[in-house]
Amino acid sequence: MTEERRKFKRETAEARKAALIAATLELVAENGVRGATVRAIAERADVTQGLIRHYFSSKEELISAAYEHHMTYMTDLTEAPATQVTGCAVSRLSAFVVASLTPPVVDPRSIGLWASFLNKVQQDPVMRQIHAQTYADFRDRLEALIDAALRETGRSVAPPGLRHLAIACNAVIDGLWLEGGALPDAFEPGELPEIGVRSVGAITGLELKMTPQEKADRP
Amino acid sequence: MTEERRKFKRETAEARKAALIAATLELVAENGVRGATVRAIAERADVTQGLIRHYFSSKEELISAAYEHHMTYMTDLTEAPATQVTGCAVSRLSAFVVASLTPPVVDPRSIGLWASFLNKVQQDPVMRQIHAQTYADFRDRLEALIDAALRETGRSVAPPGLRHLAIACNAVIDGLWLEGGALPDAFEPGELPEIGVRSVGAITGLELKMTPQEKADRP
DNA sequence: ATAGTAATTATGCAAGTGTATAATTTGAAA
DNA sequence: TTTCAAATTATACACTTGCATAATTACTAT
Repeated sequence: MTEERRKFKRETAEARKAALIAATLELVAENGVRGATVRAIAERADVTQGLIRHYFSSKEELISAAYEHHMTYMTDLTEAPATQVTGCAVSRLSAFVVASLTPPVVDPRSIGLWASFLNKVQQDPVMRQIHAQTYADFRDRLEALIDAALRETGRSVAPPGLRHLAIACNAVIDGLWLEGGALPDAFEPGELPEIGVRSVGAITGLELKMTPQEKADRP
Repeated sequence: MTEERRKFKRETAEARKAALIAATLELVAENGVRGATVRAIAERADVTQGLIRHYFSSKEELISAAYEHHMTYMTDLTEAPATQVTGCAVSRLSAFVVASLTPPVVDPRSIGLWASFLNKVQQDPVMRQIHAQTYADFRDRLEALIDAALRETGRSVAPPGLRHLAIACNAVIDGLWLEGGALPDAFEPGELPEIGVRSVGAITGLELKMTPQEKADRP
């Protein structure tokens, strides 16, 4: 019997790129950037390896595209919930913290991706730029929320102090995010957001509370 | 002219293993676990690749040994300063926080190593065990220091609350450690320990201060 | 239906990978 | 000085890697 040539279906460039990026992110999270080989990516995207070259001029380019995609995805994930809250600034801040410490943001896969990309970030200037930008955006949003919440309660802080508050709150969130993702079994469900809200409250001197809705979402 | 065989000098097993582990850690920090190839490690240790097989039965074993070595090194680094402080419990806690947020603990290379090993930690049970143990040790020491400081100031907290305090403080430290290592230029020298001490103080309700000595150490 | 073009597959290659094994050299003991 | 086991180097091999290029196929326009 003769080896038959593989059947295939044509897809739009967008769909194929998206599929390749998704497969790339899965493998990077599992095995690191070097472990995400061209052949493995192609197999997971159900495609032969030659096609990758057709859409991305090199593996490097595919990795960069995947990284950028993931970063904007994470940004969107933490941005949306806080803007949907219509109430006071204090509860918007609280919602932001909770969203940042709840799946799918807190997730072993996300931490794996973060870790795998770090080497590239440390060495490639372009990647470092993306990383620094994303970090700054996140912290700026946090700082704005803290500022608004403080004003709302009649208090105010000078800019340098505000920056330190934002750095500190950002650090708690990052730290909890990290630990929650790296050691998923070390915490009860809902424990992380609760600790996060309480800590941000203590650092800023604000009386933060999780809404009943937020508590209910994590049984 | 004939290619001469390379000259060499015999070393003790300990010295050679140490050199190989050091070379391995350097390369893992730079290029990740997969990037630390047997040949590259041998070259950096100024040895030919066959020798690695002579001391470690596989690359896997060398990687594990390097990981364990690094983890105990980090533990020692954070453990020493707090025990040397003779004063009150509050200042021991403060010293612990400062040591954890100061070079060489805060260092791009350390963060690089942490990130590079994370994949292995997530997949290999043995590595995960080492990681969980190190994390638990660190947090337990932090918890003990917080407990002692609280008692000293006449306050006390029930165990569940104490655990949450330790998790939260640990998170700030981890977060600041991470950010300081990943974005070395984003912070002034001495800014990180200062924010750390202040945040841990706010979370625990303790009046922590950096000693003049500690401030002087980071100009 | 037909032709044509872009999407996709198939194949090949040089360099790099971990590991196994054979060949030498070193340093100390006799 | 000679001997000899252990330390070290050298070589080989099978397999994987990213990339290049040729061969086919599926869909669109005519």
